[in-house]
Order: sequence, then structure tokens, then C-alpha cells
Amino acid sequence: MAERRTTRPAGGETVRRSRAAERRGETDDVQLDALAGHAGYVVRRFQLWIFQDFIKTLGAADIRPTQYSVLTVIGANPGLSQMAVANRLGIERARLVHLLNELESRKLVKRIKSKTDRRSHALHLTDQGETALARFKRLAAEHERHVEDRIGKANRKRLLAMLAGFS
Amino acid sequence: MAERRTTRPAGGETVRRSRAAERRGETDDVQLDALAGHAGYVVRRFQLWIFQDFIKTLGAADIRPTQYSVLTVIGANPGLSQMAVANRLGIERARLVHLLNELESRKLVKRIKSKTDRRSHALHLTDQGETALARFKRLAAEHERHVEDRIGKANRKRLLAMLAGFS
DNA sequence: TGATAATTGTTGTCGTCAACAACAATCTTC
DNA sequence: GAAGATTGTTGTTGACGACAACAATTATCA
Repeated sequence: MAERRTTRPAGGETVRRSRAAERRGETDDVQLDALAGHAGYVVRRFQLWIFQDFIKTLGAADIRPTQYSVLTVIGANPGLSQMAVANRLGIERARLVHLLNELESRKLVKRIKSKTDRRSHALHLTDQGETALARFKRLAAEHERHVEDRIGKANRKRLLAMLAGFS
Repeated sequence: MAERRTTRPAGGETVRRSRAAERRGETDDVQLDALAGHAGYVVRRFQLWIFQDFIKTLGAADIRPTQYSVLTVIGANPGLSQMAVANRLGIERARLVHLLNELESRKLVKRIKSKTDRRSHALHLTDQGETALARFKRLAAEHERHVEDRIGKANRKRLLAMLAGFS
């Protein structure tokens, strides 16, 4: 049963695998069957790859994808309420509370009591948050180039077009 | 996609929103800014939609996407070890333990002690698992048609082609 | 106007999932 | 045969989605 795989390059660049497992070949030649035809499966794996690259590329800034999305929307729409941000991004308002607590403790965002509706907060970036977001956007653009390198410039554009309805 | 407040139909079919919030318009006209150009954001939202539809469509069978992927791979590759399945699907082997415990308790999968390597288990579907998987696949195909209805037949095909490298 | 319902932010719980770390049993390597 | 690697397992941590309940506040409507 031990079958040699001579076609595999010596230093695989995708997943680290032991020489023993390589020789046994258990992790190769595994059929996906119906899975390969399911958009959900392939999109899920793609999304994991993207997030990992995003987290790594924005690692120095210590900003995760969800945090980045919140900062971007507040930056583009100052004064928004938490409900408005949550609805727009498809985040639960309970979850947004924790996200904002974190971002506020890092002095990137401030909650200002609304005068027209005393239940709600008007969200704003701090000055520090503005300059930080500008930096995050540069890093995010670098991450986006990684995506282009991976799937191709035209494919990325087509992807954005065909999924625009979900944004 | 962001329709004007005044032209919004009475019973919106996308997101439930209160009349008050609708009137105030806080949740509309919110700019995404750089977010709309990020593949990660749009792919994430798409993936959430897909999984929700999958879970709903396979709801009667009580099978979640990850469980489906494990069953499919075992069905197509009987005798695989847990490591092999985990590596192929990009699942952590620690996580796969719980998944298999659940599937085994439901009599869909059985772990058989390997004779060549007494550390590992050879994974097989039970007879019950085989017939169940056939049913799951029919339901999954129905789910896949929902995806087609949502993004278009040609787009779905293009999507699978451009992301085949991640499967 | 006043009672009732709805909304906002908050807190908390639960379950899924990825990422690690540690461990015993077993196998590989040298 | 000793040292190292692998497999399955258990456990922990943290991000995240989904709910439920609550006080403060606002909206609705009889």
C-alpha cells in the first residue's frame, strides 16, 4: 500500500506535511466527490484564505477584518448609530457593543450621546482613529493585491461584480 | 442595490426593519467606502448567505455544511484516516474528533482500528450512513439550485472555476 | 393625554469554529 | 535500541453568530 509519489515537489508550499505521511500518500489522491461542485465549500475555503492573509497583512496594526469594516463604515458615515452600523454590516448589535468597547478603549472610536434620541450613540472616529484608518486602508490595499496575485486581476473584478448584491 | 427610501416597497423581502427606523433612514444610504472593493468583505457575506441556505435546506436532515463535507469525503474514500480527512478538508484534527463523535453516535460513520497502523482509525460509512448521504446529496443539490437562482447559472460556474484552486 | 408597543444599547448565555498546547500510544528513523 | 515524529484525544482560548432579557427612551394610538 505504500506508494511513492515522485511527482510531488520536495518543498511543498501549501501545507506542511511530514515525510512519512508524504510517502504513505494518505493525504493525497483524496476525492472530494460532490464537494468540488458546491459553491459553498469552495467559497468557504477561499474566505478562510482571504481572512488569514488579511489578518497577517494587518498583523502589525492588530486589526481584524470585522474591526476594519466597522472603522471604515464609521469613517465614511460619521454620526451613525450602533443599530445603523450593525444593520449595514450584518453584525448583531450585541456583538457590535464588544467591538466598539475594544475600539473605544484603543482610542480609535468615540461614542457621543445623541441629542435627538437619547437612547442612541453617535459614532465618530477620533483624530487618532482617522490617521490609523488611513494606515489600515493602505495595508488592506496591499492585502487586496495578494488576492489579485492569487486568483488573477480579472477574476477578482468579476468576483466583486457578481457578488455585489451581497455587500 | 441601495434603493431610495421613498421607493421602497411596503414589505421588504431582504431585511426586516421597523417603520420608525425606515422613516428616520438611518440604516439606508450608509456608504461602505473601501469595503465595497474588498473581496474578503463581499465573499464573507456571500458565504454567510450560502451557509444559512444550506443549513435551512438540509434542516430536516439536521446536517451542517462541515458534517456534510466529512461524510462526502469518507463516502468517496472509504478507509481514510482522521488525519487524511482533516488535511484534505482543512479541518483541525482536534475538531474532527468531535465531528466524528457526533456522526458516529448517529450511526452514520464507524471508526475501525487500522491493522497496519494501530494509532489510526479507518473511517467508513455505515449502511445507514450510505443511504443517508444519498439523501443529503439530493438536498444539497437543491441548495445548489438556490445559489444558481441567486447569482445566476453562468456566474456560479465561473465562480467554481476561478476558485477551484482552493478546493 | 395616557397606556401600550417598539427601539436602542447593554449584558448574558449558548453553540460553532479556528488555533494551540499537551499527552499517551504507536510508528519511524538513525 | 534511543530519539524523534505521528495519530488520536482532551482541553483552553478567542472570534463570531444567534438568542433572550432588561432598563431607558421614544413612538404609536385609542
